[in-house]
Parts: sequence; structure tokens; C-alpha cells
Amino acid sequence: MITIYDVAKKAGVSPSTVSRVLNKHDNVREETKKRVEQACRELNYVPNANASSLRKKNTKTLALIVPEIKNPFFTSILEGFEGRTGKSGYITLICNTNENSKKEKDFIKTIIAKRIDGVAISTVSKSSSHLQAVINRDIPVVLLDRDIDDLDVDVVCGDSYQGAVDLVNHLIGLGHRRIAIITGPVHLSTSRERVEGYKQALNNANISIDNNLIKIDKKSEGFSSKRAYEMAKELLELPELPSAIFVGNNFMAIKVYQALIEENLKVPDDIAIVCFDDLNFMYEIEPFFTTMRQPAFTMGKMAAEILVNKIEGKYENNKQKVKLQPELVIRKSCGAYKNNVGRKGCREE
Amino acid sequence: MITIYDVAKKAGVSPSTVSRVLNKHDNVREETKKRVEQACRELNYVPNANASSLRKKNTKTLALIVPEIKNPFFTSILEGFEGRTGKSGYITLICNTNENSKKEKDFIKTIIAKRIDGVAISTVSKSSSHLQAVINRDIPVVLLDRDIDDLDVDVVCGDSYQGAVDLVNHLIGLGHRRIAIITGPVHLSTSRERVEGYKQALNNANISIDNNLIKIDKKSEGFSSKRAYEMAKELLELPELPSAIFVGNNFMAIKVYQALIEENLKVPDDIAIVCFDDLNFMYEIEPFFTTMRQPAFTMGKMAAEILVNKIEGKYENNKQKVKLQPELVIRKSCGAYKNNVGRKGCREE
DNA sequence: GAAAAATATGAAACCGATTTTACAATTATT
DNA sequence: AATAATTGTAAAATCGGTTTCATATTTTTC
Repeated sequence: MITIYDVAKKAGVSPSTVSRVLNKHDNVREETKKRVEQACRELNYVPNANASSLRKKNTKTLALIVPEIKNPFFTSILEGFEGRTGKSGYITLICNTNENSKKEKDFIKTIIAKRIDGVAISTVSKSSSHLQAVINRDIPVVLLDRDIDDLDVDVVCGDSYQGAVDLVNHLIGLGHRRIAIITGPVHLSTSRERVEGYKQALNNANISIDNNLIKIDKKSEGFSSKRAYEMAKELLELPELPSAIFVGNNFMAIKVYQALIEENLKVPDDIAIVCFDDLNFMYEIEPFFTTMRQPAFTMGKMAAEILVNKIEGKYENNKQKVKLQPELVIRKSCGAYKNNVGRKGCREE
Repeated sequence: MITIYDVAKKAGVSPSTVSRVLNKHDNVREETKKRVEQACRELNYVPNANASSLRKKNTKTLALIVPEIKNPFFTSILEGFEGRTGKSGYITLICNTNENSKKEKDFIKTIIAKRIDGVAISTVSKSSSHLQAVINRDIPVVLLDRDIDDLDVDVVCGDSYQGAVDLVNHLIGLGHRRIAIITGPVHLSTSRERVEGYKQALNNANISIDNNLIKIDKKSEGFSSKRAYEMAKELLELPELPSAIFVGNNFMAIKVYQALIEENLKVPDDIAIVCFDDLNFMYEIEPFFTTMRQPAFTMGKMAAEILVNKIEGKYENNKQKVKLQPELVIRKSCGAYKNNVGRKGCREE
């Protein structure tokens, strides 16, 4: 393997001079620079990033930890993230935890070991000690999508509480009174806040809360569409069915929908479904689920922006808590496809 | 930052002994080992992977370069890949090129610089010199999904030619004679072979080839659904419409479908659509496109298997060319939903 | 034209691990 | 008990860059 010494020898200079040329330091004579660059080209020299990182104490690499890379919500986040970090010359280490906290902790270990420059994470974990360990090592961390209270870090997430209120309000506005919720475990801030918003909206409308209609996944670590399916089936065994179901996220909604179909229930005629997050590509042609769409791309971009700025020391030490507003997208699954267009904050698809 | 020297000092041993303990070398007294481990724990020591890589000349990291991470076909590949490599202690650097050869080349540069241990790639590039550069550096490379003729490497891909023949045969079997094709640029082996299979199937059935019905994207570097939409619109301006369209991949099919809908054409009644690759999650409940499904997960897994074995020196130097057979999945978009079940190699969904 | 300042470059130290070499301590062999 | 073999550990070299420090050379200043 060609090293900087080989280049130096070929160009008739010292390794330090080669390094200076490579890192665009000043005080290198134009003619020397040309010679070095020539030698680099002739030898196909590619500097060893590990050696460079060791000395420079940076890796020009950021980690993005997501719970489910298959979910378009997270690929949109990724797009926004990579778009921004790429511009500053960072590459992204995408870590897909599959909603598994063990995997998340393993990734964190790797990230620390590799001396990654910064981490954006949508966590699945109940505890935050592994993240605290990252912070303790002065590696910038941004919580993305999912917040953790007891951690003093920057946060970029959607307003799940308000989104849930609005979504349930929409159902109430359509005449629904018996509204169920199926969502993930409440140690995830998104899930927890959606439950809170759900309850708040019912309270506001003087609809009493029926605990039979609240299905919160207590078995999984993260959002699980498999569990959503099971919880939907449980719900359908009730003597009195709900007229609408608010589902915690897009993938869970698909499985809830499947459960309903299997029981010969029509959506939205028999039961309406609304959920959080979009399914993107599929719904470009056949939009179906009425959903609270979060600005995923922007979320990723903002997280990246914060990380890059923190790394490059452009920020003070104060922490940012960005809360982005989701947008109600009315489609067919709530039975209100044409009825509601024009209402404040709503758009038709 | 805690280094191996801090640990050594705390444990009252030399750095070399700490290293031996960490790397599970023998010839360390049990009692010494305990002391070192204790010191590591107390100091929260995490070895610097860059330093380790520099010396050991490996990174325990593999790159997977995909053209479109949003496409479920590639996330399935990813799943298979990571599942296998994770077992051997490798982590995956996912590189999403977005069908952009410039990005691909940049990733390759980074991969070389970071001294990644191996690369699996689904390339978008016409030329192969950047990949040759990887090979020249003795970094194992596996071509995934898309083959390149003039490169002497291992390959794992699907049988696009045979798949296309079967898919078009299916259409012919349903009575279609005027069959169009919309696909990506032919410098991609998958696209090229699908065109070849298409032509072959028509030839076999004595159907003359009408070049007006062949829409091959010449403007893009990779599969582009935007272009698929445009090409579909072009097709629909023909005086005589096709009765069926064979689309190069899943995402293109969505856009072709959209184009048809916009022209008030019903699928499959007015025009049938078939394509390659599946859309997974959405189609678990509402399968629509009749498709040639490739074993994406297996493809990823096999690529990983080959890479790991090559790195660990378990293979001879002979190159493997794995060609996996796709499976015809008959659904609604070809208008043959119930008609064909039971035919050889077909399954209903 | 001499002194001061600026520019250009090389030698050596350094980043933090691993590995080789050397040697001391222990155990086995005769 | 003397010697050989084995085991356990430390010192030093190494991986391939970057950076500091020192120095030679050139340019500027008066």
C-alpha cells in the first residue's frame, strides 16, 4: 500500500510537505505543490483515513441511528440528514436498530470506538446511560424524533402531542365518539405524547375515556406492527366496536388495516383509521390513510445542521429543543375525503 | 480521553499486557487479566478503533453501496447483508448513491481511504475503473444485483433475462400481443437483460418487435421513476396503445401506473402492468402489481457470505457468479388474478 | 547593504493501539 | 539440583498520517 513516505520520496520532499499540500496548508511553494500533486496522481495515493483520524482526532463521519430503515419516515429523515452533512464533507454511518435496544447499545459502542464526530439518534431505549456515555466523551448528540427527558442535549422532534390532539379532533369533528388508540410503548416519547394528546382531545370534547379502547403495547421495545395487528384483533373482540382507530404510526396502521380486512370490516365505512407519518411513494398514486404527516426531511436536515454546527464550534453551549408541527393530511381512511378540505390546516390529497 | 496507557497504569501492567487481554491472546495470568478488566471497567475504557485499524490493517467494516435506499428491494438486500455480516462482527457502512455515479465514485474514494474491509455494490456507473481501483488494492468486491462484464469479481444477482422472458410469456399467455416495455438505461445489466428477455419472449411467440413500444431511458444514469412517468406518457401518445406494459422495476411501475390513471386508463382492464421487484410492506395487505420477485434478502445474505469468507481467507481465488432465479407472483395488475394459479412456478397472492 | 520579517521545508514527536523481541519467572525434565 | 522448556510480562518498534519546532532561504524594510 502506498504511503505518504512513498509520495514524499517520489516528489523529492519530506512527508510533512506532502501533508501540507494534501491539507491545503499555506506556505508551500507553488512548484513544490505541483510536484507533490503529480506524485500523488502517479501513485494513485489515497491517504489512510485511520491514521489521519488518529492524529487529527476527528473522523468526518456522523452516525444516524434509526429504529427502522424500511420505514419511509426514517428514510426521509436520512435524506434530509445526509443532504446537509454531505455538504460539509461528512459521511453518514447509518445504524438501523430494528427497534432493538441491545442493537442500539452495540452501535453506540462502535460509534465511541470509531470516534465518530457526532450522533443523531431516534432511540428505542428506556434507559439513557449509553447516551450519557457518549455525551460524557464530548461527542455531540442530537435526539431525533424521540425525546428523552433526563438528558441535557439538543432535540429535534415533531409535536406528537398537538398532532394527536388535532388528529383526534378531526375524528370527533366527523362525528366519531367511540375512538380507540393503538400505539407503541409509552417509554417512547412519541407514543406517550400521542396517548396524552388522544386523552386530551377526548376530554376537551367531554367524551369519557374507555380504557378498553386504549391499546398500548407493553411487550415491545419500539413500535411493532406485529403487535399492532394483535392489539387490533383484541380490540375487535370487544362487545362494542370503536368507530375509529387512531394508530401510533404508519406501519402499525397497515397491520391494523389488515386485521380489520380479515374480520371483514371496511375502512372507513365500518371503522375509520388515522395514523401518524406517511407512506410516501405508495401514496403518491393511491393515497389512503388520513395521517398526521411530520416534516421528516426537515427533521433530518435540522438535526444535521445542529450537529455540524456543534462540531465546528459555531454554537454556544445552550441546548436547542426544536419542535416541528405536523400537518393533517386528509385522505380516504377516515371517511372524510372530500368533506373537510379547506378547514384550517388541512389539505386534500 | 482514556487510552490504553491509562488502563495499564491503573492495572499496574504494561500497555502490551492490556492489549493482550483485550484481544484475548493467551499467556496472560488469570489474576492479571482480572486486574486489567477491572481497570477497563472503572475507567470506562473504549479502545480507539482508528488506532487499532491502523496497526491491524483491518476495520471490521464492510460497505454496501445501493442506488436507492428508499426502495424496499434494497432494504431487503440490506437486511440480508447486515444479518450475515453482523454475525461475524462486521458493521456495515450503507452508501446510498441515489442512482448517481458521481456519488458512487465519492463513496468509493471514502471506502478506500477508510480502509474498509470489503465492498458489495449495486453500481450505477458505466465505467468500472473506480471499482478496478478497489480491486487493485486487494479489497474484496462483490457485485450485487447489477453485473459488469469487464470486471473479474464475484457476482450475486438475479436472472433478469429469464425473469423477463417468463414475465412476458405470462402476458402472452394471457392473450396480450401488443406489449410495451419501459425500463432504465441499458448500461445497467438488469435493465439490459430485461430488454433482451422481453425481445426473446416476443420472438419465441412470433410477435414482431415494434420499436415504438420499447421505451429505454437514455437520459438517466439509473432507474428513474420520474423518467418512467415521462416515458409512459410518450407511450400513451401512440395512435395504437399497448395492451400491456412491462416495467423495469417496482418504483418505475408505480409512476407508470400513475401516468395511466391520469389518462383515465384502468389497470388492468385497459392496460396491464407487470414489473420486477416487490413493494413489500404495502402489498402485504393490498397486493396489486404482478411482479417478478427477486430473492432480495438472500441476495444480500449471499453477497455478505462471500465477502466475509474472502476476507477471512476461506476461499480460493476463483470467482463466484451466483445467479438467483426470480419468482413470478401473479396479482391483479395483469388481469389474471385468479386465472393462472397452479401454473408452473406461479403463486397466488 | 545589513537587519528584520516572512516564507518554505525538513526532522522529530505524536496520535493510540498491536506486535515483535527480549527477558524474567515459573514449571517440567532428567 | 541443574538444565530445558514454558509462561508471563515489559520495552520498543510499528502502523501512516499530522503537527510542532527548528532552520534555511527569500523578501522586505530602513
